[in-house]
Amino acid sequence: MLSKKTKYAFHALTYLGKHKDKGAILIQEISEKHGISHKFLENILLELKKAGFLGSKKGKGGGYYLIKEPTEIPLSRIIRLLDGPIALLPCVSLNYYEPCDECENQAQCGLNRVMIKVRDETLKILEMKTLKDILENE
Amino acid sequence: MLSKKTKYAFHALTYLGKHKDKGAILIQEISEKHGISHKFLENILLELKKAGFLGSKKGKGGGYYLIKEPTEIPLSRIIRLLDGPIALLPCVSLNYYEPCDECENQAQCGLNRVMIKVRDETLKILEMKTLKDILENE
DNA sequence: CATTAAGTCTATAAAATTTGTAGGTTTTAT
DNA sequence: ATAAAACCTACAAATTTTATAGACTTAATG
Repeated sequence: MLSKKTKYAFHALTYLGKHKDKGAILIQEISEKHGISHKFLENILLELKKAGFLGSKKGKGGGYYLIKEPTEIPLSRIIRLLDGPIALLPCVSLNYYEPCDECENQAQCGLNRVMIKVRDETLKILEMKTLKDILENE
Repeated sequence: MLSKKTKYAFHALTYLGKHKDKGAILIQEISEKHGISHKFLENILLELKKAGFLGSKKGKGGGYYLIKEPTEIPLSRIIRLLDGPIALLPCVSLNYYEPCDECENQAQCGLNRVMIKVRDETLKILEMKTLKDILENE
């Protein structure tokens, strides 16, 4: 399941995408519209900024805005940023790989192969679908 | 990510599948071979029993054993039993459906449709693959 | 029929993770 | 100079996951 953090991130991105023409948008505006705690959202937007999706302007009249085209923001990147691995097992994760501590031998772990399949099919979708698709569906 | 509970369940099922001919097998034997806390595994095996995958025998000489064919134990059922929903959003879960509290309107939630796709592709694999496939891979 | 070895059950504790908060700092428009 | 906004770090609260405790039931066996 996606964490609240990730869901909030999508809400914020969607909101910013919808109001792209309006320049910098206040954290407060987003947090109020979506019933998200201001401070919590602050952290999330900051992460999205550091990851290169958002720009910001400080001081009076400041706020956040998209600096990437919605088509250039695949869902997979947002999920990975806020939630971590997409794979169901660490030993199968592309971005957060770790050997499973339970299995002594990964090559002959029965789950491994199946979970690679699941990962690949999931990524096919989450890497192809972008913020643009979400915006269009709304 | 799958929880430890689910991973332990798969290890136990695999072990029981491998030693199907040996009759009832002690919790302790499984917990030792896989480095799982005895008591923790106990709870897991009990759940698997209540769900109809395992049988057990009490008292001296007792233990657990598979009562379903490995081909009749899809991975999806084990994951759902121990971990809960497979879907990435509650509003898209087949077995644990709940409306998302963040979205007022699910029909026009942009994520909804994508996550239905992810769910379906994931389930295609996890419902088709069974304990048998895991046993064969080991 | 007493003993011992096993699973059953319920409750609780510990650890880890996620979610949320506090409060000061920096930047900028006016 | 002031006020409004993002930035940053640390911490606190809540929730979930993982693990433990201990009493109860059942069955085999000498």
